[in-house]
Amino acid sequence: MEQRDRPMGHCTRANEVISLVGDKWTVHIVMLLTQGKRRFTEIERAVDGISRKMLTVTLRALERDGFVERTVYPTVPLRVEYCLTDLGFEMAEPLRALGNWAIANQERVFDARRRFDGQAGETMAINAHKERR
Amino acid sequence: MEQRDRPMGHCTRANEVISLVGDKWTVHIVMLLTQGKRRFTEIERAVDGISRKMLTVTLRALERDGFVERTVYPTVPLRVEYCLTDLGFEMAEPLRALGNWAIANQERVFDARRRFDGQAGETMAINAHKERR
DNA sequence: CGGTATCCGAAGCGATACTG
DNA sequence: CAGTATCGCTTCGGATACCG
Repeated sequence: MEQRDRPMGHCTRANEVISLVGDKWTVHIVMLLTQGKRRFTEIERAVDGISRKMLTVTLRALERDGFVERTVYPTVPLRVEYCLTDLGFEMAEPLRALGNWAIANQERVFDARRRFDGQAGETMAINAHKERR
Repeated sequence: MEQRDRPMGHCTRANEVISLVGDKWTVHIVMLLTQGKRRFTEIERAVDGISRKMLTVTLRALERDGFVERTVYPTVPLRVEYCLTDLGFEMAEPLRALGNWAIANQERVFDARRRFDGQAGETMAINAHKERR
């Protein structure tokens, strides 16, 4: 809507793509599909905790952006397979790099988090709205 | 709250970190801070469209996770500077890689998106009745 | 200058029920 | 099997007003 033609326009675009992978399930699904094609129910079972609705929504978003290809086999019963496109595999690389970094450094992050939360209740009263997990 | 000890625990953790960078403003701010420390208002002006509230919230989250360090100079008027920590700079690398990929390939993504949206009502029998406006 | 507090609409997401 | 439709709760995020 309010797109000024600033030199950062491409950053806004980039952020859109990154926002996609920032949601709750996309990374899980993309990483699963790097291992090969999967059927709807296979993904549902592999990605623990995902609801049918969110699986559909997430897969549609990935399909729309060209990361995932959906193939329907009109057998009985129905059979639908999802696999990464070339674009999907390419994006999976930097995504995996970020994921690996996150896995490798989670302790440092959670240490910092505990430290921050620990001294938060003493001097200031800013928390109470950030206690999520 | 309900963290099951599944073998995918580390994926869940990784996803938490990735979720942080997936929000609307984090990437912009982190990338800005890779260029050096910035004052609150400097960030506000550099990251176009961000509200005061979201700037505060995002910076707090980054500080909590140990990516950003906040330094207060009790001068008059007040002066607060934000800079990346070592952890922040380390994370910025894979993050930049993902961002660069997104910038380099945005056209492919938006092409796919237009293609998907274009044929949404034509060939597929899935919708057929949902195109009501 | 650098925040915090509150209100509120929008979006995310799960639960449930129904369909081809 | 592989979805779609609807509901309702929760979180996100902008607008506004106030504070040390």
